[in-house]
Amino acid sequence: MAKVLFKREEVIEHAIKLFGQHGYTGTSMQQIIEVTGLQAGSIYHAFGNKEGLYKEALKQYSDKSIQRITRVVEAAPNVQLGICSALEDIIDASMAKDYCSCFLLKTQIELAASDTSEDGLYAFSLKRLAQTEELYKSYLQVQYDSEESAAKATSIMLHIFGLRVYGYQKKSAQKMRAGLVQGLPWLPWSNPHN
Amino acid sequence: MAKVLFKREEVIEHAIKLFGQHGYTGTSMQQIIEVTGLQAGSIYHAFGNKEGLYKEALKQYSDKSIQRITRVVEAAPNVQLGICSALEDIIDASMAKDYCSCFLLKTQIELAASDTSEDGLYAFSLKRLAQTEELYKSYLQVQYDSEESAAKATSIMLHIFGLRVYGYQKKSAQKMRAGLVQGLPWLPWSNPHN
DNA sequence: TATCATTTTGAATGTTCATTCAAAATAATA
DNA sequence: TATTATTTTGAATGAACATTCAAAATGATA
Repeated sequence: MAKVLFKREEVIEHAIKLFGQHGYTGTSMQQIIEVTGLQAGSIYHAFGNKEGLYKEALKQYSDKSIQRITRVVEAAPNVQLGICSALEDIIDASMAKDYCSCFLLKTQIELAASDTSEDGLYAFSLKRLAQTEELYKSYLQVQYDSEESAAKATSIMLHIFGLRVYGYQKKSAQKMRAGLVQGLPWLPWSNPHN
Repeated sequence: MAKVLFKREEVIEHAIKLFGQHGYTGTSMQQIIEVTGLQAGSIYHAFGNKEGLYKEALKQYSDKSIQRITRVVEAAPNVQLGICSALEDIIDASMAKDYCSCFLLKTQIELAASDTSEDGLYAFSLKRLAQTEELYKSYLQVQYDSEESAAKATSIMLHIFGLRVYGYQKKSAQKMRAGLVQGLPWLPWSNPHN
């Protein structure tokens, strides 16, 4: 049997970048073909169709995204400092020249009205974002009771979504940091003047 | 000269609904033609092209949006209670069956990577959202100094963006209320048990 | 080497897209 | 009523879209 000539993960990374920048309807399969160097037939053979490719992109993005939070929080001296690092990570990401928010958030917003399938792209994004909140809640339960952990996790998610949108404003990093200190005063923010 | 047969504002309202639900690339001019009942030529005569129609939709939406905040805040006994009402208004909106976040926010997210024009749709959305923050800051300056007003206004915007995204989760109204009480404890939230 | 399941090629398909424009209809004005 | 500026009609245009498929290439296995 013929060998697969391309690296699946690399093709998906290209798809994440394109879909993440221009959205589902805003990205054409022609663009995918151009940046990956593959032929139309190869992509359809490997991923079925546009939706199939998008879904794999979504999976790969969200897996890495959740892994990243886990890594950052668990590398920190304690949970609270870890959460601060994870949030500062989001601010740092917003300073990139080609910043494009969060792929899951963008998918949710773009496809909410059209993709009503129970295991479609919208439902998948919603689920993964809910899992992220669960992850934060589980970290918080080391220190707080269940109810307070839930409220604080929701508050963190509101701030994450807020940062993901607010980040489009240029030179907003300092404002966002001040906003986090205002809205999440129970976290151990380091003084930027030290 | 021939009389204009359609009501411009109503056509734009249809455009706001369609563009707001499915986005710029996700909405076709054919859909606009179907819901408005106009002919292709009439729409192009009146609005130039798709972008022109979208821009008028954005203008009309953002005008009403800022008017609404003004009305709600100024109808309240004081600024802080008014801001609470404006935020609860956003939670209420998220409970609608066909909830589709905020048209300005969606435009910003969809077009950030492709529309780099200085007076394009993306730049316009960004500007109007910045104006909203300025509006909140101006209300807060009745009570707080300039620096604190700015930080609190940013915190409010982070929460607004957060709510606009979080609202896609079904049955999230109570969680969002708890999140606001957590993140904006300096506002006079009413006890829901009274 | 011959067989065969698999992958790759890339032109072709049919649909949908935004947009145009000559012609017809309209109504204010002369 | 005749003129004229404006609006409406709706079929036509060409580009871009996602997707298909028969044929060719590939390489593991017999």
